[in-house]
Amino acid sequence: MNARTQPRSTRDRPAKAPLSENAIVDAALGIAQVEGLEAVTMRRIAAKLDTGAASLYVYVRNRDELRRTMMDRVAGTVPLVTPDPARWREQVHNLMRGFRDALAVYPGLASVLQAEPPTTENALAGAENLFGILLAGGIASQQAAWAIDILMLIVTATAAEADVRRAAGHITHTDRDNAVAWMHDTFTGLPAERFPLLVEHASELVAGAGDERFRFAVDTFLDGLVSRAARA
Amino acid sequence: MNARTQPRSTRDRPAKAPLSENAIVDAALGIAQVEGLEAVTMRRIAAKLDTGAASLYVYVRNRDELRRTMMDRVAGTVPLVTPDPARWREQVHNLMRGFRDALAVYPGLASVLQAEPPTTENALAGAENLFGILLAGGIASQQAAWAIDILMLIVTATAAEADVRRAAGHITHTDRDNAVAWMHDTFTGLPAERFPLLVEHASELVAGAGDERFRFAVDTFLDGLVSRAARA
DNA sequence: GAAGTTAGCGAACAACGTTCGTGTCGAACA
DNA sequence: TGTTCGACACGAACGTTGTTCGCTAACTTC
Repeated sequence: MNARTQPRSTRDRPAKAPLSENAIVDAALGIAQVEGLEAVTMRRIAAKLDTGAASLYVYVRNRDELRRTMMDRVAGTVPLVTPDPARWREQVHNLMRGFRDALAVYPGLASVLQAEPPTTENALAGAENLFGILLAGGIASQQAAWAIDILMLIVTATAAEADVRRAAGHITHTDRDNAVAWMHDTFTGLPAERFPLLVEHASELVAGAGDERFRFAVDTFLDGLVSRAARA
Repeated sequence: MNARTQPRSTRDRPAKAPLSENAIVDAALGIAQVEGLEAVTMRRIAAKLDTGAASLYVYVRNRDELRRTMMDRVAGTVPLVTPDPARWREQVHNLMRGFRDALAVYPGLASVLQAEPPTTENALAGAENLFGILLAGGIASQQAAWAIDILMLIVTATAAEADVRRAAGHITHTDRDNAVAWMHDTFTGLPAERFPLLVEHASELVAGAGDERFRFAVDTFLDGLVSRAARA
């Protein structure tokens, strides 16, 4: 601790973990998990790594690429399955739920997927797996190819919507009931002469937890695929 | 043009249209139409109205509210229909296409819809109309209520995806073919041992124009609804 | 020990949304 | 007709954001 000239550079300190893309992505995901993707600024990441924002640009091209890398890391945690014709529908649901759960851990991350079609390793692996399951289910390849987009879209959008609900009230557990109650009031409070159906069916519009609505969306779409397969 | 003290205030100029929320929204939509929503900054709007950014805040609470207002204005241009049980499926398609076309005029605007569930006048009118058509089609009210979300989600996400394709190459007509060719090459260029299906079915993955894929998504989902209605 | 490559980082730049205080206009009032 | 007043407009500024530029300092290699 002698205080003379003392450059006291980075390297003096006790075994600070060296910077790397992985360390940066870790830090970014850590912040996203607790405070949401909005809080993940370059300066914030740098602060968590005890450095300056400029240092990050050695390992990361820019913010968008970092977000893509974060997304890919998360996509890699989704458990894949080997397609089984006997249980294909259940397998689709499991895979979709896997993506949904993974996205739910990092509020706001789903918006990265909304911004552009993912072409990263782990995301493609998920698509490949989904493709295989659909083919195992007897869906024609052209329909299956298109269905991938739609199903992924449902996951992403549902996750993003859940984020909004979380951010809107940013309280905890009972918050969900409040949000639902608030939306219900919004619908019932509408002028009945202009929005008769929305007013009358307000409770059905807000019915169902996120999981139930999600399952309905996937199931209905799969029913449509099967129905088309049977007709052709 | 005498140049003495000459305050030369705003009011001198030839009949400059007075500021108002409508004028602001018009200007904002004008910019969005040509340069995309990203280019719509408060300063840019102000410049177009020959004023300063600060002046806008008299008529608009903040940027997000302005975007919501823009969204609502656009939603108001979608032609609604009176539900007819005999033609309900066609009517759903027309309504959906109406929203899609409206969003396509303003690149990037779809992301506003993705950010949060719309509760504005015209958006609600669209939901009300869609609800009515589905009920006319014999869909159970609970299923119809949930279907509104999914169908709107398909429109929004499809429009957003189209925006990305436009922004990615930001060239004009033949650009679409290039983008498709590029994606096709991306899939065929993948390692075949890890992504066999994506490589093999590359042409099916990129097949179909936006319209065709959009119609497939809506049709398949409606088939699923009908199939469920028949089963119950 | 000297030279060369590279990581780290403070400072700065441009652009954003938003706010504050001041000025200036048109109109109402005496 | 002269004065006051309230609403509107706007320049300047603040606090953020992502990103870039050079300089410093360290490690590696002769």
